Amino acid sequence: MDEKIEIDALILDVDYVNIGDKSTIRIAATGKGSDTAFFYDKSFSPYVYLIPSNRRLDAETMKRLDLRSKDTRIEISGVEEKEIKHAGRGVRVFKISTTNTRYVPMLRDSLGEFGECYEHDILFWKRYIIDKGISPMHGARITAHKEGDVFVVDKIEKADVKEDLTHLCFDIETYNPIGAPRQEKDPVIMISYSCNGNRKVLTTKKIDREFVICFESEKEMINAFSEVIRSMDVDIIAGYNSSNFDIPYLVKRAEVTGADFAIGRGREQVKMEHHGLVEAVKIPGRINVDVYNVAKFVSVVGASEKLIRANRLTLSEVYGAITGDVKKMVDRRNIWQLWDGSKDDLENLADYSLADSLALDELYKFFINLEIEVSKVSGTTLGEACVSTTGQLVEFLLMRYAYDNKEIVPNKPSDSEIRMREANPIEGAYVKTPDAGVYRNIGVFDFRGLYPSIIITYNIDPSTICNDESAEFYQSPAGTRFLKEPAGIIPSALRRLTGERLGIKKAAKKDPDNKELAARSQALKIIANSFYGYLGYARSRWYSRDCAASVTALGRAHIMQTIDAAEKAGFRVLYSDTDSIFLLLEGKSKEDALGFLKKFNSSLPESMELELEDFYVSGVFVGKRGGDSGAKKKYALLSESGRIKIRGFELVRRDWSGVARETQRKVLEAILKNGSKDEAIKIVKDVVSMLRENKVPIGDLVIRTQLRKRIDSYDGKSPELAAAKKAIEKGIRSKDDLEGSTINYVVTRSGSSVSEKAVLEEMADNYDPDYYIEHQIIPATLKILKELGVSEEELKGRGSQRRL
DNA sequence: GCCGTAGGACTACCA
DNA sequence: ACTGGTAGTCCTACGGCG
Repeated sequence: MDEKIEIDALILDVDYVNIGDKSTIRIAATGKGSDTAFFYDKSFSPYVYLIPSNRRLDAETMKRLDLRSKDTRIEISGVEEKEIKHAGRGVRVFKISTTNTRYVPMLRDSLGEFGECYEHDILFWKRYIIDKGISPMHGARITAHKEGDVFVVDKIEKADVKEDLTHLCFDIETYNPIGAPRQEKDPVIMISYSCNGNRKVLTTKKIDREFVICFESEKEMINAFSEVIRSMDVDIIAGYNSSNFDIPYLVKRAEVTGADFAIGRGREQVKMEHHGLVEAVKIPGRINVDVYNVAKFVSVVGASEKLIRANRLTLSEVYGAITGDVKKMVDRRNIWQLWDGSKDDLENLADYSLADSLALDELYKFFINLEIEVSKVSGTTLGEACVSTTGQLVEFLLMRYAYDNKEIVPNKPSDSEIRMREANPIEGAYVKTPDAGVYRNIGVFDFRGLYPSIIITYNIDPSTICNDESAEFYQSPAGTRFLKEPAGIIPSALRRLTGERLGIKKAAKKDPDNKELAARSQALKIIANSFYGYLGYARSRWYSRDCAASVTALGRAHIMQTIDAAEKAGFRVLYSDTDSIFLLLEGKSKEDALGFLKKFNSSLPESMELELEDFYVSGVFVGKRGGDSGAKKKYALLSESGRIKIRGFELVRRDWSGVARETQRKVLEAILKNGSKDEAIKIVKDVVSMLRENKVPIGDLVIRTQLRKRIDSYDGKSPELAAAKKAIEKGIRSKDDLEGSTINYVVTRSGSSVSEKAVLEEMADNYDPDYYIEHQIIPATLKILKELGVSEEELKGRGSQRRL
């Protein structure tokens, strides 16, 4: 008999399987009081929209069409005529359904002669959650019955579900005495994991540690690990760079050794897919979280605020940035030696392996709340959110809005269209040139979320652009007009996001320790701030040059009006970049500045507000290296609490040596905190003589620069490229190893050009003091000291004219 | 052949 | 593979000089 069930569950994953020739949605859901299970929805079919070019075409004719692609007859299971919004007006469309996803691209091609095809490239599982209105991480109420062994969905609707997910963090070690690990030959020697308080290291040697479990063979070790995942009923599997390394490696080793690595639910195999540029690992019925991807996302998107600040995104660096602790480290190249080494070495290795999993567990806990909220805000699965760019998240959110608003989703642009868009960039923000100098008493104000509030205020959306004189419209300085009514989906989506964020921030004030609220606020901010970029993104479905250009034009107009008002109020505006102004208080008080702020805000549209960022006791702007004007995007400010805020200076750039950065930091501090020119000069002179006397450790001289292209595709020479090539020639590192990576190099004495002198840190046994003095220390510090009237000669001291 | 410089390629930063 | 604005490095090419 039919067994009816109804559960409230979180949705871990949505995909589809073909049953016969019918593509059938499959949902992996986990709910209270029930095991995680697959649910099949047989009632949902793939479809596309057709905007017919011939108005006499009707649904009956469409149904009878015999569409073919080569030898295949395309199955059409339904045709429905509908009214839908397209580019701001209503159009008649056919919704053409089929039985199998493989017919969808064929439909797109063969429908070309009847009109324009839309929504043909929306993945089936995304189509499903959009149409059903479910957000996987919010959860759903599923009503289902059992057919044989499987659950079949009768009804699914959105719900708000609280449910804890079980996660497992893991890490593997491989035995690779020569170079990088080779999947076919080099065995996995250890698998460590941390799950629900269980911490273990699985390995194939006897090691005297209570957390170590020893197996006869690599095969048995992998089998046991698979069994852990199944028996713990793990929902989320987290690794560090595991999508590119650990998981593919284990898959291959299982193949080589005959082990069982079927870690999906129902013993399904892991699938590897491309997702844009990143590798996405899919584990059926579970969620793969590569914490490295997440860290990269956060460091790119949320960098400005406190979140993380690490030079490199290795596990240990990110761990250090988050916890302030130092993780137990082993040089990856020495792992095989420890494995072949003494009892102590083996114990060390096991400790290290476990430490990696535990560190990963910390990172996981730090990042996962944000990632869950990102999934909720954009309405996608957690696994998808973890491999998505902000552009993809915004796009998905807008597709949901479009569906709810009965609007057709615009198609992706063609390659030629993309090239055309890229060849026509828009004018961006305004940046005021500062006057170089040291200043006291500065007030900094900025517009929070300037671009989102402009989009909302002026109803900026591709569909609201109008040319009609009679309608009510806003006009941007770029000349584009936007209807005041009705709200476009982009402004209305943004209005909802910012409105929600306001509420969250209020709630967070009352509950400051609530991590979920903080994460949600962060997620809302990240996504809201990406809308403008998405409007101007060449691959965007909602690209609009006029909209993007209007956003920046209005941004420029608002900030210039702000500068104007501040000057009229008697302030000197030292600097301004995009959405901020720096006021010199001079004879005026903080209260005067706040008074101006209040008065000015009352003149602004309701959704825009200039806010106090902070007051600073002193600040430095420097001149440009070449000319005499001040440098933009470079300044240092000392707040009243003693904190120094530094932007753009060499010391925040990783492609400058540690000595130069550290010296610059000390000089800035001396000037901002003590106003002491002499102290600053002494700092520089001391470092210069340390360099001359060869007393500076090589590690402080390392310059890091990323090779962002393939090694062969560079036109010219550069030090980092030359250093990399030397290492490849000597066989110390491989091309694969270095491409895309950050090159750590040192400038040595041998050679004439900088490129000739540059070698990898690990190959460097000397350094060129002249280079570090002339090209690192002096340029980094002189530009600051110049503002105090210090000359180059004063800095170098005796011995600087050695060339004569 | 040496010098200085203009311009291109490139990277990493700010918002 | 969300945008544009910006500084600064190193390299190459080029013109002037002798």
